[in-house]
Amino acid sequence: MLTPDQIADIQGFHKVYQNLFKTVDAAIAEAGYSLTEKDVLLEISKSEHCTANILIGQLGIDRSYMSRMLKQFEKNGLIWKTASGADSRIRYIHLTDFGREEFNRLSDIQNRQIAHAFEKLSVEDVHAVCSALVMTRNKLSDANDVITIRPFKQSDIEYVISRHKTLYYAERHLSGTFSAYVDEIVYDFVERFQPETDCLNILECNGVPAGSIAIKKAGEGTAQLRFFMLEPEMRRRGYGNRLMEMALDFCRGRGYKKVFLLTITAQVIARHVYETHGFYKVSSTGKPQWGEGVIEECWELEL
Amino acid sequence: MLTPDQIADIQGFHKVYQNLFKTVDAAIAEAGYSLTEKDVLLEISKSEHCTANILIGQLGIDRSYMSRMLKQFEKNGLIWKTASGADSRIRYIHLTDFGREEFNRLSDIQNRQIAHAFEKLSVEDVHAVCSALVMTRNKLSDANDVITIRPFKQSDIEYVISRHKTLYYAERHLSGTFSAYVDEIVYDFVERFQPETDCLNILECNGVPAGSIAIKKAGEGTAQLRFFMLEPEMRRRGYGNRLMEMALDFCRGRGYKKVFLLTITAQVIARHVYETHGFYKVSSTGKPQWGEGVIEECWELEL
DNA sequence: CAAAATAATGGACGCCGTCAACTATTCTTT
DNA sequence: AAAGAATAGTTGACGGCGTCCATTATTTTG
Repeated sequence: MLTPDQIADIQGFHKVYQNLFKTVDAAIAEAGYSLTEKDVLLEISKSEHCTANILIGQLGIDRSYMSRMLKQFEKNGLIWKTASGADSRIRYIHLTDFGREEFNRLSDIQNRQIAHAFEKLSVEDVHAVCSALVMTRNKLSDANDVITIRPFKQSDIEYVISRHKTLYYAERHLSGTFSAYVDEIVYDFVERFQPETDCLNILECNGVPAGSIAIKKAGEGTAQLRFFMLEPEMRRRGYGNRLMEMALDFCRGRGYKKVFLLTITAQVIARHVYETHGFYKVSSTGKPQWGEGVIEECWELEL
Repeated sequence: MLTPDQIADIQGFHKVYQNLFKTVDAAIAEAGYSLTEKDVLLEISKSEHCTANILIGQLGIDRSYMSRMLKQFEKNGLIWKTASGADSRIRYIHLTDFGREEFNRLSDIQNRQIAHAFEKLSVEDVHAVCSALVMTRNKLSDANDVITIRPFKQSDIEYVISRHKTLYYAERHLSGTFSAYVDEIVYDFVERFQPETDCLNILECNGVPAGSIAIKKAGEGTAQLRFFMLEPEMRRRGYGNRLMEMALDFCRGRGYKKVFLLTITAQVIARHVYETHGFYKVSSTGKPQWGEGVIEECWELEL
């Protein structure tokens, strides 16, 4: 239970924090967008297979409001919609070049406002404050987030593909070749999926997909670990290990003797999870077709 | 300058924090008030001499909006207005009993929502998070708040009286006798104010009064330090010492040889400031008329 | 195949908050 | 002391964010 002093602490923080973000909000409004619109643009930009309904679920916005907002976005040339082959009720939403431009402009404005509030702090103070905020976020999230790991559904495929591409691309600046490769291997995986030998698990945070891991039979007694991915905000909180444990348990239950995985050198956090579970690097190969200086590594684990 | 990682940290925090307070906001709305209305009620409750204009300044709300809101409050029996003797344009605003009841109800709702978000955290985690938030608040405030210390104006008198009462009363549960005493000594001080021997300085944070200190001649070569007060959110940040320094500089400049002050035992933070500047306790007297167990202390400093 | 669920749209509406115009009073200036 | 500027507060008009309800088209379910 919180003491009155602690509640006062929190409210004191709340007051100055709200004040800080009031200026951010004002700057966004100045640029011609509401806060909600900015959030919607952010969500659209994150996914290649975004629908109105997904946005409604993730942001908690009214259906009709969303419909009107997207209509407006389309009219203003920020987004365009494509039909889904499978379900003709659904229209996928994509940012146009102009939409991405506008979104970047809004991000810049926001970042500049935040930076302004921090500009008088020393480097050490900035570091201390950021650490404090991350710590707070993690503790609050760990206490309140509802986390589930479940087998994949058809609708997860697009999530896995699009987030895999986006995260790898954004974080490691991989080339377009890599993008096509991801499409190929994921669709291939799903097509040839065998429940007895393969698995693809999705980690959900508060009902929203936030990570994945897969196991695929690669030969007699040998499995390949694939599609290991965590949303940035879920990292360093133990969820990577939980996904990995479940995947390795699956391997042991199916009688695999060896698991290997392919990754690229730059993935520092994932590397730590691999090491924790006993994987060791067996080889590395240059992959210039995926980007300059990209090196693919092969890691193995004897079960 | 902030690094991209640090901006991501802040935005990550922002997202979960906003989500947390979204539920608080929803609960307040459920109770029939908007966030702005809640803030206005809070400000009214804090001061005994609150005016529409003060609220506008402190909360950054539009004049007309405020006018309508207060009209509604009055109609609903939350507040009542009294005329100012000095300026007939001004109407002082006070909470009615019902208004205070409603305000307490809203505070309870808010506190319960906050407590709910923290309830799954361990005692240590709660402590760590609160400390982190206070630290963040202080660093951001120290970097961005505009602090000024200036001689008092006529309009400060009501601030000094009302905050003195409220803070002492709220924090130490002093009796009504104390309240009458404060009225008396402040009005007496102002009436007999002599610029050559006395001073009353106001500390302003972002243009809003947030503390006070006074010096009054008590005898040949002897000054009494009075009305030393800091808003809770301004404490432990060095402003008490700055006020004290200015007051003691004034004393030295005016040729005083000795300064004394009267305080009550419970004032822990102020005591620390006194000690830092070389005051020492010379006597203590029980003051049962101000409340059970209240002990007044006399501290002195030779200049 | 009928009934229920889902994706998306459109109409009506309420409330928060802003802008501009106006009154009454007080302060400033010469 | 009178005119002009500034301040406290009120009122009308209005726009945009967001909600509620009804409706259509499509898919899933029993």
